[in-house]
Amino acid sequence: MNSKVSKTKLADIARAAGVSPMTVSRVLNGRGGASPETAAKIEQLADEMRYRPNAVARALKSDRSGIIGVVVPDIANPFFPDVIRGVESVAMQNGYNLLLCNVVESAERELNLVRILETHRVDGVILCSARLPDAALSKALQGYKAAVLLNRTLAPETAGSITIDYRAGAADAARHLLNLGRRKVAVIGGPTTSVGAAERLEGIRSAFLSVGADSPVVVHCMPDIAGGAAAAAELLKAHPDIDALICYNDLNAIGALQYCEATFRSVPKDIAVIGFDGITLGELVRPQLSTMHVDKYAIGELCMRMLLDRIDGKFIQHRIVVRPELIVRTSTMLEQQAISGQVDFA
Amino acid sequence: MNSKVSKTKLADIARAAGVSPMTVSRVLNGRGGASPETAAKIEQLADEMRYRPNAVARALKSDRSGIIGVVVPDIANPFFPDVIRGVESVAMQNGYNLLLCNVVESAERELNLVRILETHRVDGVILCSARLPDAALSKALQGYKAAVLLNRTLAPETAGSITIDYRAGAADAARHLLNLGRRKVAVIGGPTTSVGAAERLEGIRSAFLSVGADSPVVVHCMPDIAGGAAAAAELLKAHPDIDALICYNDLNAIGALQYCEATFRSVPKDIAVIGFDGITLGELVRPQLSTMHVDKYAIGELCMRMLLDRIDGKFIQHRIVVRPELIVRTSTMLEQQAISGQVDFA
DNA sequence: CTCGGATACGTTAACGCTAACGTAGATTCT
DNA sequence: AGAATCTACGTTAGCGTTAACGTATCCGAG
Repeated sequence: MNSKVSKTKLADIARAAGVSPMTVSRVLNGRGGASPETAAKIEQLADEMRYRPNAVARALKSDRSGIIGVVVPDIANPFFPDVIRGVESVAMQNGYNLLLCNVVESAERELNLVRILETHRVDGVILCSARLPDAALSKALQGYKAAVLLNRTLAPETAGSITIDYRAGAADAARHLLNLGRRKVAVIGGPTTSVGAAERLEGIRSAFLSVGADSPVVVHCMPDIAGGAAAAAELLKAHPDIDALICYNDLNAIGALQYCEATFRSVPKDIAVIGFDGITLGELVRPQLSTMHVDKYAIGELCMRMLLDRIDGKFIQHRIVVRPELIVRTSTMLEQQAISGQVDFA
Repeated sequence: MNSKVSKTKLADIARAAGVSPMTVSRVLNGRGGASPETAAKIEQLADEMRYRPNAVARALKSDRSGIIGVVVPDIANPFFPDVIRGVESVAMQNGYNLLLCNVVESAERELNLVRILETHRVDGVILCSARLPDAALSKALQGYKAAVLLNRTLAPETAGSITIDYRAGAADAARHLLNLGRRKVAVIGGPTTSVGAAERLEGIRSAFLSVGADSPVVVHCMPDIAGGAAAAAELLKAHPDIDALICYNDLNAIGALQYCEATFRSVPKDIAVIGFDGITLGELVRPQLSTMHVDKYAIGELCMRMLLDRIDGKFIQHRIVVRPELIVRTSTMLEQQAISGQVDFA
C-alpha cells in the first residue's frame, strides 16, 4: 500500500542504493561481485529497512524450499521428541527447518500428510514408523526429491532407511526372560499395522523356538500407556499364570506395570516386564523398567544426515541398522540384584 | 527437461485438456466456473499426471503460505508435545501445517528462529514460553501477520496471549503446603529468564506474606529433571531442615524426588514436593507427584484458534488466562490419606 | 597503446500460480 | 426483439527472487 518502502523487498533496497536488484541479491547472499562500499551500503539499507529475504520466492525460483517434512506417529510418545531433536539439530546446522506432522496412528492420515508435504515442495521427508502398506508408501514417495524411513525399508532408490534391529532386539529380550527362568511369557504386541511389531514377534518366536519353548500369546494394542494396561488386563485375565511380558515399547510396558500394581501383582517376582526403546520415563517408574535401549537422538541425526546425502544426490549408504541394547533394571531383575538398584547422587 | 509431461504442472494439464491454465486452477481449487465435463476431464488428468499443486507458488502469489511457525523451548519436555498436538489438531482442520522449532533454552537462538520463520513467510507464529526481553520480542514480532504467545504478554496489537495464571497457581501450591503444616519451604525456581518463573515466585511470596511466614529460599536451574535434582541437592545441602519444595515444573519436581530418594529422604514425610504442569509422568513416578495441573492440549487449541482469528483480522479476544488446578497426589499427602492412593482398574 | 582478463555491475526471463479483467455465447426478462 | 444477466471460459500480468548472460570500466602485461 505504502509506495515508498512498503514491501521491504529486494527491489526497494536496490532502488535506495542505486543499484540493480541482482547486485543486492548477490551481496545479501554473500556471493561477492560488489565493491566493498556498495556491499556495505546494501547491508546497511537491508538492515534499516528490516528486510527479510522471501524464502517462498527463493524456493519457487530455485526449487529448494529449505524445509524437511517429518512425520511421526505420535509426538506424545517420548520416543519421537528425542528423534526429532536429533533430526532438527542436523537440519538446522544445514539451514533446514522442519515441517512436523503427527499421524496419530492412522494410515489414511499418513497418506494425506505425505501428499500435503509434497504440495509444500519440502526438500525431503523423514517418515518415522510409516504404517502404510509397501505399495502405497512407495507410490506416495515417488514425488519426493529425497526420503528417509525410520523403521521401514523400501527399494533404495525410493527411500533410505534407518532401522532398529527389532528382530535381534526382541530375541535378546526373550532370551533374557528365558534365562530368568520364565516360561509363561506373553507379548504385548503394539499396533497390528506396525512393521516393527511384526519383526519383534519374529525375533521372539525364533528365540522361543530355539529352546524348544511354545510360542507366546500375543495381544495387540495402541502403542501407549493405556493400550499397554488394557493389553495386560486382557492377557492376565485369560492367562493368570503368565510370568513375564515382552512389550512393544516402553509405554506399553509402563501400562502393564500399572495394571500389575493395581492388581497387586509383584514385579518382577510374579511377573517380569520388559519394554522397548529406552525412554527416560522407564528409569523413573517403580519398579524401574528393563528395556531394549536405542539412542534416539543419534537415530534422528542419522536420519537427517542420510537425507542430506540423498538431497545432494549422494547415495553413500541407503541402509543403516541400529542394534538395540539390553538394559536390565528392576522390572526383570533377580531379587538379590534388585537390592542395589538405586540411583546414585554424589 | 522432458518437454511433454515432465513438470506435471498446471499448464500441462491445461494443454492436455485443451483449456486454459486458469480454468484448471479454478477447477482444482473447487471454485467452479467450468462445465461438469470439463471439470471431470481436468480432475481425471490431474490424477493421471500425479499433479500436486505447488504450495510454494501459491504462497508467493497469494502471500499466504499455509504454514504456522511454532517455537517451543524444549520438545523433550512432555508439556510441549501436548500443546503441539492441540495446536496441530486445530491447524490441520483449517488447512495449516506446522513448522516446528526447538529453542533449547537460548534467547539468541530464539531470536534467530523468529527471524527464520519470518523469512519463510509463515502465516503466523505461536511462541511458547518466549525467553527474549519484551522490547526485543516486540521488535522481532513486528514483521508477522499474526502472533500468539503462550505464557507471555505483550501489547495486544503485537500478539495475542494465552497465559497460565502462575501467580494464583503458585499461591495455591504454597497455601497447600502451609496447610500441611510445612514452614521450611524452598523453591526450585526454573530458568532465570522465564517470565513464568518470576510470576510463580510472586505468588509464592504473597501467600507466605499473608500468613506472616518468611519468604522461602529460591534456587534457579534448567527446567528439566537433571536441573531439578541439582537444585534440590543445592538447597538441601545448604538447608537440611527444608520440609517442602515448590518446583517450577513437574520435571524439576521429579528431579527433586530422585534426589530425595537417593539421599533417603522420605517424601512426603520428610519433604513434601509439588510441581507444576500436570504432565502424565507425574502420575507414573513414585511417590506420585502433586502438581498444579493445566490442560495442555486445550491450551494448544486455544493458541491456534486465537491465531486463526488474528490471521483473519478478527481480534475478538487478545488475552486468555488459564487457571491451574491443584492436584494432590502422594508427594504432598498426609499419611492417612496416602494409604488409599492407588490406581484403580476394573 | 593495445589487448586479455578481471571486476563490478545491469538486463532479461522464468519459477508456478492466480487475481483481475475480458469476452463470447446461452438464457431469461420485459 | 432487445437488453440484462449468467455461464464458461481465455488473457495478461505480476508475486520476489535469481540463473544466465551481457556490458562497461580498469589494470597490467607485452
